Amino acid sequence: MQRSYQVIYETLFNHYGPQNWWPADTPFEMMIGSILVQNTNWRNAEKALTKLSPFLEPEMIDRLPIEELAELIRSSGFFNIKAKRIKAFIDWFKTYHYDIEEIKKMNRQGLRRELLSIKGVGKETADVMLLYAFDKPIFVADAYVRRIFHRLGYDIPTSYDGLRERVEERLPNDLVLYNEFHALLVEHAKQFCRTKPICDGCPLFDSCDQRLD
DNA sequence: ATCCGGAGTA
DNA sequence: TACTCCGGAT
Repeated sequence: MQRSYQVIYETLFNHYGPQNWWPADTPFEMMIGSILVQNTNWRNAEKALTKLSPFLEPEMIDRLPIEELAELIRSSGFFNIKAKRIKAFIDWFKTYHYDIEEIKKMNRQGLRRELLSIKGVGKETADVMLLYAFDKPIFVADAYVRRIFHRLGYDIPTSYDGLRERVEERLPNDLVLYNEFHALLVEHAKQFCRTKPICDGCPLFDSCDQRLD
């Protein structure tokens, strides 16, 4: 039986409580983190972020030789590619003089298009940046989210934007809501709805078709 | 030894 | 659609 997205949100919120993801530390750290976490879990990305922490200023990363950058972020995996991607992102950021407030003045669509033009920033990474660094309400429709909704029994669009728009059509356009909802879904995917799901004690058990693929 | 991980590009 | 990249967990 398919419940509304709103009910799923409320159930997760009641179980896990507010996640308070944003200003994790700084918007800049969030942007770098969104690249480091590609094809990895947050644990590995966080290790890289810790090693990188003495250099977590746009100017410092800009000056850092790409080989040194790659070595610092080794623990996140795919470090050569990610070093290149971080550099490409910094190059774009520099054209706005590293001024986040200035970038925030852009509308959601326009900023999304710009982010997508950066080599190494795809839809998911762009949306994480939009939501958690640039305060734009957007639903991040990543692999965790897709897995959870699929198992719940939702008939979901196959494309990334299809799923994103489907959810956005059914929820109020609210920054805090999208911020919390995605954080809750990630937490749920880590605690219960893993690759190999742990259905015992799952807060969504009653709303779930329990398809174990 | 194998598989997974909040993908991205051509 | 296929190809890519690499550390950590099991």
